[in-house]
Amino acid sequence: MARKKAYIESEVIEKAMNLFWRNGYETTSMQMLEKEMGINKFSIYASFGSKNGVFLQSLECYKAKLNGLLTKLKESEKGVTSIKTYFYDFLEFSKNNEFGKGCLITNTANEIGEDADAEIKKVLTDFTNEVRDIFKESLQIESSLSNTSLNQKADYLIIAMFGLASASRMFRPAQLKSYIENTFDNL
Amino acid sequence: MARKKAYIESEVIEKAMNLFWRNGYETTSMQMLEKEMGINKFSIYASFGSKNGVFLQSLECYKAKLNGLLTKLKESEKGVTSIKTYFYDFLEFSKNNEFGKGCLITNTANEIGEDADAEIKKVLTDFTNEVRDIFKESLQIESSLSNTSLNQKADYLIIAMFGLASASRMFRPAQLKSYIENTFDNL
DNA sequence: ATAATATCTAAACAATCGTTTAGTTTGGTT
DNA sequence: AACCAAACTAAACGATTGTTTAGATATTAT
Repeated sequence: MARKKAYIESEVIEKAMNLFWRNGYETTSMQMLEKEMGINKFSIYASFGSKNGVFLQSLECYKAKLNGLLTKLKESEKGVTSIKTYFYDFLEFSKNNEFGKGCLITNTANEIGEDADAEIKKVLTDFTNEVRDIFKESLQIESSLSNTSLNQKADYLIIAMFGLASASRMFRPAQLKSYIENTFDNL
Repeated sequence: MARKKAYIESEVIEKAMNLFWRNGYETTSMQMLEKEMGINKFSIYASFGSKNGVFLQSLECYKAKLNGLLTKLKESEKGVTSIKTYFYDFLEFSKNNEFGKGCLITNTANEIGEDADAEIKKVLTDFTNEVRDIFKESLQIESSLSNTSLNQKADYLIIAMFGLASASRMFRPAQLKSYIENTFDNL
């Protein structure tokens, strides 16, 4: 019937994701995306509809990458130790130094204003809640804990995770390690 | 000699600061600044030189506001309890809910990329180090602690503070409170 | 009152933003 | 081999970006 696409969408989206991850949403322009993705503006719009569309797909791509770590957590034995391992896995996942890339999710959450795109906001809150639930499930061991103190622990850990992800942009690995150790010291 | 300025620079900068705080650096345009500051572009450039100049002054303005809390911490008695109070003071200072304003410093740190303005980056790292030193001084009580474990505690607390400030954009007050309590539970 | 001078308004600057359109090239189907 | 439709290139779109300039206005000192 017709000509064949010269690129694979999942491949060019990964490149776009890395650009957004490095520079944020606003700073990243269509011109930069063209260059990094290696395809023309026309093709970008044909495949993803808009800059916002590219970004939403990039968020999905990022989530998919994190999903590996989350699956590992879900499949490991219940208890805080597994969550602590997840924290370290995350650090390993997003190699960091001063003003490194950090985490695309928290970067975005901290960049956007109140009147930002609703769909983007939903992705962020949904994902955060999802991880919180996984933490909660991991904490759910038969022995102990009332429901309220379980929720409190989950709240503590999801905010600690969010904070670590944010902080991974500015702080050195040794400092971040120190943070994780203290976080789990007396849990 | 000449005409008198129709505005007070410190007053219009505070308005600019609130705009940056709410929307971030990139999203905030000169047009928005004109409207919010209530003065013409010409006047903005006459007083502050550039958009970047307005932003740098806005950061100074924000820091000055935080300085009240920091002075209180420095003047209160040494120990973790005073730092915990500072955490709560900060929460009170930046009233928060889902996608609230959070903290201008951490918002900026999470928004900018590696090749952002060097002067801005310096303000962020300098301020972070400054707060870390205040924490360290507050932890320095005669009784205890090797220098290395003192540094580790300071690292832990400054990252916890950074994380709390970031998280204050997405999480509810009750969750943030839960985070603070757990952070200081066994310190 | 007049002259001097800093501050104002308002328009324009080139550059870039995200997006669209017109025209050419390509490749599979008949 | 001829045709058709999808994917390409490249140019242009209007709008907005940050910044500058020219000219009118206002205030102070003489």
